[in-house]
Amino acid sequence: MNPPAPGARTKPGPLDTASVLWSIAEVERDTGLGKDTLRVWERRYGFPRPSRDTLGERQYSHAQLLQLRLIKRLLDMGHRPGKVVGLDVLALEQLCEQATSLPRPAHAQLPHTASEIEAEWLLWLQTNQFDTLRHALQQHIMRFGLGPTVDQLIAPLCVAVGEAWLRGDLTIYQEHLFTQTVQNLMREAMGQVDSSARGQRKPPKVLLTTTPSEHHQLGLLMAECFFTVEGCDRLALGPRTPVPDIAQAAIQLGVDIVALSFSAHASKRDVTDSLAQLRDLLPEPLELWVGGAALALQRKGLPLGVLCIKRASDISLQVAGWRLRHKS
Amino acid sequence: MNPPAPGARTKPGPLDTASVLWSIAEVERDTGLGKDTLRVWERRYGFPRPSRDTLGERQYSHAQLLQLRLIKRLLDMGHRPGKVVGLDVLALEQLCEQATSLPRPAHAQLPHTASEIEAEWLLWLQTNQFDTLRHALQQHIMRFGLGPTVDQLIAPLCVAVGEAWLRGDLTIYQEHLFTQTVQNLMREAMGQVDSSARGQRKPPKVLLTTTPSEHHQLGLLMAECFFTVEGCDRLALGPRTPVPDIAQAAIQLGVDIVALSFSAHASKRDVTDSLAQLRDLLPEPLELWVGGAALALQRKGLPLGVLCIKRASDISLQVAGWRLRHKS
DNA sequence: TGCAGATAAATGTCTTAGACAAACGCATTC
DNA sequence: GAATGCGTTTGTCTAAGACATTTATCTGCA
Repeated sequence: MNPPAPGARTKPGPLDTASVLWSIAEVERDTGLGKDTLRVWERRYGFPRPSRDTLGERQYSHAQLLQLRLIKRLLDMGHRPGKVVGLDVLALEQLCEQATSLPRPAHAQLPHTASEIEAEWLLWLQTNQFDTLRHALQQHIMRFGLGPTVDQLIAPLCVAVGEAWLRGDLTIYQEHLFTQTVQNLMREAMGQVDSSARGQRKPPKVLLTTTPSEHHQLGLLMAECFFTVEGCDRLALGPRTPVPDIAQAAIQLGVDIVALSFSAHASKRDVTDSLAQLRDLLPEPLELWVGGAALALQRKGLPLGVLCIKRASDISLQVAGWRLRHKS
Repeated sequence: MNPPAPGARTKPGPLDTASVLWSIAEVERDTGLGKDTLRVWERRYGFPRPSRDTLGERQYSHAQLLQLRLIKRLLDMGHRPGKVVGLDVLALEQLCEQATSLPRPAHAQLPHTASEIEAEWLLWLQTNQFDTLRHALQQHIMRFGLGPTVDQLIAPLCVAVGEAWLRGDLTIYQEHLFTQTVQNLMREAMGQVDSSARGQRKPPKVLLTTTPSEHHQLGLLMAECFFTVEGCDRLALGPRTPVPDIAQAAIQLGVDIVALSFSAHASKRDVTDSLAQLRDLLPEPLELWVGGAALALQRKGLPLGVLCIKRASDISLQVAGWRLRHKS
């Protein structure tokens, strides 16, 4: 009765993944592309053109699924459907590599170069040495601090993990375990900062959450880390709060700043609509800060009165600025 | 491009929630009822019959949304659509109260009766005293232990919070903050148990996760608490792992038990299909334990080789049983 | 009375094709 | 450069119909 739910029916004995056929509902869950979109692509671009079962229902092959994942990634990077849906796998992979190899922020202060780090840390993930990863991250926090670790190590590591998953170098469960490990670590570190401050927190009071379509909370936690090291009073709602309820919470809880996070999977429409609606519902002096990998944030067209945080570490600067404006 | 994304378009100035109109995509997100289902109900049962905008697209009223929430809750409790979709709000509310007032597990060992507790703790939530809640829960853990606290306090509190939200006594953001507070608390408590055990963990090695359609991880965390107090070696994947990847993880990580959790919102089809497929993919000696509020678990029809945990505290007993079977 | 099996009703999801608003790219103009 | 206009692209909603699967009810038999 819920949205999806097929499953074992089409897969009587799925011994190897390559021969498995996928229903349209499963493809929607895996790729994030809607059923309507998949059908209309088939009609317009001729891809994906799945085989049909005895009922006439679509059966997507594993190769088609992989290709759709590639396409979704390219779409998240800003490509237009008409330009990439018709291409073959080779061209798609070239486009992907071409894009991922270019933009890499400089990490001057780090002990290693970014690529060296990533290779080493990714190896721990591939060999399931999560305790090793955990200890190394803890040590890094002790040595360089929570803020720099999040900014220069955890954030690029998350990007590297996403790329490794796309390449097939990491399995999904390894990506899940990585996420859980990093999340627990950040929560733990924030707890220590809080207890060392004896629970005393200064303004601004910040509300952190995501919109209902945004499942990812890693970016949100990274942002919360920076608010934490600045000693801010925080209220983390977790992910997926409806927009009117965000506004209600902000007003009733008396916060100074609402902080939202959008991952690269967020659709532009969702981002701009949510921000416009929320900015409209919030009283004037209440600030709305937003960050994340979503493409829509990098372009102009954001509503007035929304502060776009390009990089998580900028939060510290912005908090300082807020305090300057509000010292009285 | 993602599944949903309307939003501000239909709501130019949504100052009070009662006059807001909702698109079909928003109703799907809020209630969990699929677009197709909503349309077919309208065709078959005559409800909900939303108004239309200039395009002819459905605009659901706030009253219809509330009624759909009630219906969804009744469906999760086992009622059939044909019996409840046609009813009016009054009859639905009577059915709801009638069902929620009856079954309440006994809490003989508790200092207060269940209802007293809930009234007191819910009041803290309603007045946004989350620090008070946090401290009280911490003290309860100190006094009675993590296991009894989860079993006799946190679990019934979660149920009470869900009912209070349905009645309108709690807002969504208060429910989110409650969830976050309890989650952080349980994680923290597990961390303390681990560190007091000097990181040494005994068999069985347990993998914890949910299927992709299951977003709720509170039940999973409660289960993890019981595995923790038993000193088990745990691997928490977090929520929403695809079934084949759960099997892959279980095999490659060499776990003894896979533990799944299904909330009341899980569809029966999803539960049985996932369990059948997973049991098929897992080697024989690897055990599959499953628990949660999902109705499908209470009926027969579960695949062979799946252990259904009726109550979270039973985990301790089952772990003891496993160790008896595997002492060598 | 209780349990197994057949029949009938109920129910969610997939199918088809068409329509249209919002967003986007691009050329033109100030 | 920045802003305006226009054609194209693109996702989502609409409709009714079909059908597999599940649930409920009835029947027969022990």
